[in-house]
Amino acid sequence: MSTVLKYSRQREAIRTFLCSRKDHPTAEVVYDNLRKDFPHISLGTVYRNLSLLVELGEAIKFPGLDGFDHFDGNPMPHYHFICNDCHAVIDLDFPNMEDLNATAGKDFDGIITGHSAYFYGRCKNCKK
Amino acid sequence: MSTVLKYSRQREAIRTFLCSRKDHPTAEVVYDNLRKDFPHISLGTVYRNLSLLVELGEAIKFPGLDGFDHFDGNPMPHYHFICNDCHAVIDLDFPNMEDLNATAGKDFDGIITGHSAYFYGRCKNCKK
DNA sequence: ATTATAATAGTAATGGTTACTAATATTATT
DNA sequence: AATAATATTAGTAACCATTACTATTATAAT
Repeated sequence: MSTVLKYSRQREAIRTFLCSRKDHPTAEVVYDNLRKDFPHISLGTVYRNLSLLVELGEAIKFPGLDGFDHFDGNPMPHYHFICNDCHAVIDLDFPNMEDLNATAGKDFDGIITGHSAYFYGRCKNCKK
Repeated sequence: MSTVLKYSRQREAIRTFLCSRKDHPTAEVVYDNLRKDFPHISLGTVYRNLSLLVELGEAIKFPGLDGFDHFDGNPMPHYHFICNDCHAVIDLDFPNMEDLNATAGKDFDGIITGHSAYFYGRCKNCKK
C-alpha cells in the first residue's frame, strides 16, 4: 500500500535550499535557514522531508566528523573531502571511479553495486 | 596535562576480543561477549576503552547501515563491504590505493592525508 | 462545496553514547 | 608488606540528535 505524494511548500523550500548550497548542511542548518521564510516550520518537518528526498534519490545523507548527519542536494556520484580540523565538507572535483566496484569485487563472493569514499586532511584555511 | 595509562584486565580483554573478530562488532556486541568473563562489566567501560583504542590507533570506528558504530581491531588501511540487506560488514581483500590521496587532491586547495571507502551491495548469503 | 488523505507544527519519546561519582585496582614509593 | 597517588571501573543519570505521535491544516480529487 504505497502512499501518494502531495505537494507542500515546506518540502519545496527544503529541496530548493539544499540544491542552492554546496556546503552539505545539517538538518539544524536547514531548519535555521528555512525559518526565515517559514517562522513556524518544525524541525521534524525538516528531518522528514530530508529523509524523503534521500529515499527519492534526490539527495544524499552521510555522517560528518561533527557527529551530525549531513545532506547533499547533488545525488550524482562524487567524492567528499572532510577537514579534520574544522570538519568542513567539500566536494572534490575528481571523476567517479566507474570500474572500482568491479575491481574491488573481483575476489568477493557477493555483489558490489556501489561505493562511497571520503578523503580526510586539512582544508585550505586550516592547512597552515 | 597528559595522563598515564594504567593496565586494566577489562581493557586487555576488550582489545583481545576485538582482535579475535573479523565481523566488526558494535559496542553492544563487545559488551555481551565480555560479560561471560566479566559479569559485572559496565557498558560505559566498553565504550570508554573502545574509544581509547581508536585514539591509540589500535582500532577503527565507523558507522554501519544499522545506525550503530562498528569497531575493527585491525587498524591497517583496508576496505569494507557493507551488505544493503543484512548490514553485515566484511573485509575486502583489495589492496590499499596508495596513490589515491595524491590523485584525488591534484586540483584541491587543501592537503589530503587519508581516505576511507565503503562498498555496498549484497553479500554472499543475501544475493539470491 | 464536499470528501479523502497527505503533510505539518508542536511536543513527547527513543536510544546510542557520554558524563558523573563513589568504590576499586594498579603502580610507585617507602 | 604497608602507604600513597591516581587511573579505572560499575552503576547510574544525563545528553541530545533523531524519530514517533497527534490534533490540526493543506492539498487534490470528486
